[in-house]
Amino acid sequence: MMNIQPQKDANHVCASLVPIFSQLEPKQLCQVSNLVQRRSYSQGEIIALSKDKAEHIYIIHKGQLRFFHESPDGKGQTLYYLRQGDFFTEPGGNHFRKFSPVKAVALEDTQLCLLHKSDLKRILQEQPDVGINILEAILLQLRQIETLVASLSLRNAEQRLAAWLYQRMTHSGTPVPQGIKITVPFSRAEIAELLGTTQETVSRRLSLIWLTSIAR
Amino acid sequence: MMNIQPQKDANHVCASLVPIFSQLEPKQLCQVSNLVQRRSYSQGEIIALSKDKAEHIYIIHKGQLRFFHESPDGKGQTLYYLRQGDFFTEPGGNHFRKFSPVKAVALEDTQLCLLHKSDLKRILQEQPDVGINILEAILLQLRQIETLVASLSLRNAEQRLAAWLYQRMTHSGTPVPQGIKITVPFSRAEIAELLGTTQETVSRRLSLIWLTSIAR
DNA sequence: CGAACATTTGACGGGCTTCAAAAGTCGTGG
DNA sequence: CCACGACTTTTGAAGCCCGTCAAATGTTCG
Repeated sequence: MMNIQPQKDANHVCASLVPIFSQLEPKQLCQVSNLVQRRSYSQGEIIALSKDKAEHIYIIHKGQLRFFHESPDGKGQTLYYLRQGDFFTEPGGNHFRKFSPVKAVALEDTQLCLLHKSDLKRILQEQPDVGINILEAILLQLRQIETLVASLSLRNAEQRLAAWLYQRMTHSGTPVPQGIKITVPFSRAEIAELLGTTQETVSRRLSLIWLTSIAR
Repeated sequence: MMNIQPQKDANHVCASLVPIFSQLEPKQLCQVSNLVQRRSYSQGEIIALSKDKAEHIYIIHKGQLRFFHESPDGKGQTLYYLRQGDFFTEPGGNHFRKFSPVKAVALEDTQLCLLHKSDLKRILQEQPDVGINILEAILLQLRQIETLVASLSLRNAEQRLAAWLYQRMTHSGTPVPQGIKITVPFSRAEIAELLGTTQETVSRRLSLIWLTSIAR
């Protein structure tokens, strides 16, 4: 808001943060940046993915979003957390009608860049690598959520919790003398909504895992 | 096997069946067709999605596949059924290691067309619409599987079954040029593996739904 | 018919949710 | 520094949905 730097510089930073545009040259990044709209959301704000948004790709320039489903009685199921540099979009046409509504909530103050799909098409023409990048990124999301399906269906709460801890250990654990340290920036309730269970069950199963592991 | 028609004609049919190539002109379709490899699978054959396949896009030229996860004790969870004209692929790099293995089984004798991602990149350059088509198609898969996650987590068996029946009722058969009828086999066991439950539960809940509905 | 398979129905047990209360954690202000 | 309230976490108890095992009934096809 206070930033009155030249438009081009600020925009340049925006697109360069985004992995899917990593193959673009500075000049191209600049072109992209001039195409995007910006939107800001404050912490806690709900971003309903709806009809008018199907025409854009949404890139997270700053902040963090949690995507989730909600049941009529208020229980939530987290699908993913997306951060700076990640992107998301909706299927075009009227396909969105087929599916139950996904919601997103801003966990911090968040800025999104909106790129119209018709503009994306032009970028694809100049730099097909961008298309491959987008494809690969969505495929990762797809595999991740497929794994969640299998997990919910084929494993009990303790197995899901153990698998989740293990995954966090391997991907973001730091080795310490006692073993491997994982910092879990999630409350019991948040873990529960990731794993499709309740806070009480997470608490109980976690205490069992304490017993069989060496240190907490 | 008996078909000894000129290569180009047969290939032409192949690519033209595929929605993601719908914007290509006949000449381009022909070019695409010359790039693809073919593979055949007989009914019941397992197509393990693995490392060496990450470099291709797989297009179903003929037949039907069921994608699923399997637990150590043999219970299965169906992710989707894919048919003629659908496509699938694996994330490149070493990302596949992060996820539990998805398997696919051929429900009929099936032919796949393999298109290398580097070739796809060239096609994208000439016809960026193809990129958009692929994006849209995967987004639909993503939303579909997200809905399954929510369903497994937030609904009980009866609600999942009812929702599935309703969905089949509203847009059951998708009419295809050739008049391919959806003969996806739906025994109680298969419904169970779609909805993440058991045959017995499907049978029981179904009989309850009979009572409250008008006719079977 | 009879065998192989699919579906229904019964009975039981266990994991999980739900409701509820106790114990722990944290920040604020007297 | 401690007390207090708000919140999170733990623990308890009860009940139910659903998975499992098993047997009976229905269906299909040679």
